[in-house]
Amino acid sequence: MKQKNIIIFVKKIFMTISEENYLKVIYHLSNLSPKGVNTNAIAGMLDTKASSVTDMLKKLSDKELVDYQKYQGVFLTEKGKLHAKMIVRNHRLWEVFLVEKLGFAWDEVHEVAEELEHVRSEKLINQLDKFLNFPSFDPHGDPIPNAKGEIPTIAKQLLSEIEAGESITCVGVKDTSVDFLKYLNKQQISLGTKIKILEKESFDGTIKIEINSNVIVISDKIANNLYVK
Amino acid sequence: MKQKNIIIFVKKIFMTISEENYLKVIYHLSNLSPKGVNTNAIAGMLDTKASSVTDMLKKLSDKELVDYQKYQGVFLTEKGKLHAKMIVRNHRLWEVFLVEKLGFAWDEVHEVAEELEHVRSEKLINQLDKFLNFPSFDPHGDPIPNAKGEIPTIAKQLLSEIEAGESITCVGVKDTSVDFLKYLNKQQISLGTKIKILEKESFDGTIKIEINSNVIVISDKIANNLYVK
DNA sequence: TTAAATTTTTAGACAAAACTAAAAAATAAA
DNA sequence: TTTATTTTTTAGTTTTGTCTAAAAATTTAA
Ligand SMILES: [Mn+2]
Ligand SMILES: [Mn+2]
Ligand SMILES: [Mn+2]
Ligand SMILES: [Mn+2]
Repeated sequence: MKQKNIIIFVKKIFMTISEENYLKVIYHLSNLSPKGVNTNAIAGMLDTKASSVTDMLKKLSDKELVDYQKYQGVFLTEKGKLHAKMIVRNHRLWEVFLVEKLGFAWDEVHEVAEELEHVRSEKLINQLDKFLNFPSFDPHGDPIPNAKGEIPTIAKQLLSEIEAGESITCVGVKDTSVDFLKYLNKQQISLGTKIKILEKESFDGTIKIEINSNVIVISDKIANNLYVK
Repeated sequence: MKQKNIIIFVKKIFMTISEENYLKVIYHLSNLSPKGVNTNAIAGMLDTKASSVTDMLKKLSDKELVDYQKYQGVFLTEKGKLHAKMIVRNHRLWEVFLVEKLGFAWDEVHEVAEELEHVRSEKLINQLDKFLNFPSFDPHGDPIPNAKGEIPTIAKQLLSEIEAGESITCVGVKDTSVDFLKYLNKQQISLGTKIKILEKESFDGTIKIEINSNVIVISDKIANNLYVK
């Protein structure tokens, strides 16, 4: 029996920048809380009020981008998830462009990428992807969804989970704030930096490490925000 | 007597995308009608209504970006002119990027550049400028203002003004519409193309020209929209 | 299991940017 | 110089996305 071709027509929905930002935040939060994303959590991330979030959730629900029932938290639909992943794709590809081609530091790109991610052109983003040689990870080590929405994976652990004596490589940051990235700059830690764990202090969680033959001590806060392999 | 240094503090004004689009249109129109830009002309360019334009002119006037007195047409202030030139700079640099780096055709770039031009980052645009080797002209032959707002000039004439027998080079288009650019593609005319004027028909203004050893006839409409040198 | 605290939603208002319809001013024609 | 036409402005709405304040539902604590 012959397999029939299935053609899915995905109607191009027009989305405002605000709608896209909500969708992206819901996407990021739903990875952390898989039993529905709270109104307040969204409000916190977008620096807005819970009442504004409720309004927007109704709008996104009308467009079938989210499953929303009041007081029950919100979920992305497949359509919503794909759209969110495309915004993340845009964001991270632009971050790569800014670092690799325009000489930005990894702590300078996020804000600009927040604007560039909303430029609507499939050709633009796919050609940019090609121009950058189809990168798999952005300047902070986060995976870049491909044109189909598939997300590359990498085995990684937090530095805090590694035993003393091991030698590992920095492959990403969990906290991508400017302050944390600038701290890492000061300590000469960047993606690809080789780190040797010398000693773990169980009392307060500080860790003594060696980087480029320098020995430094980092706090548990740092160790809980650095991904290594 | 010693020259004193004059420091001008230009307060960074926040502008919406809509305000920037109005400013850009007023800038382009004021080059054509130096005795004040009409409300209707602006409305036509932005595909909106005259009443909306009046509203916006008041807003731009409050921000001191335009000189506006009702019924008298509108002028850009120095501040408004500089801001408009920066938007044009953004637009044209992005067009160069799309053609030179991402392989877009010259008839595909305008729409995308209309969005990219509004991304707010001085560093972004200046680094892009550098990355592109400080180009002076965009893919349609239009001049790109530098970071100070200075605009390169080039001696150019319309093809219609050239006498029979002359050999010239295409350096720009007056009409930048997709339809016109696609017509030029079909006739194998692009920036840098060498053209020899064989014969001018005074009755209807058609011109017989030679391009890459092909002889074709073009209408006066075409000849009035091609810049040559 | 009732009371208190927290979270979420509703109701009503506001600013930005657009629109329609009508009034006012400027220009062109008779 | 009147009258007619065109241009521009005003007045009053609409939509989007936000807000505050108050009500309703849910969760936590007693
Ligand atoms: Mn980012
Ligand atoms: Mn990133
Ligand atoms: Mn253009
Ligand atoms: Mn152009």
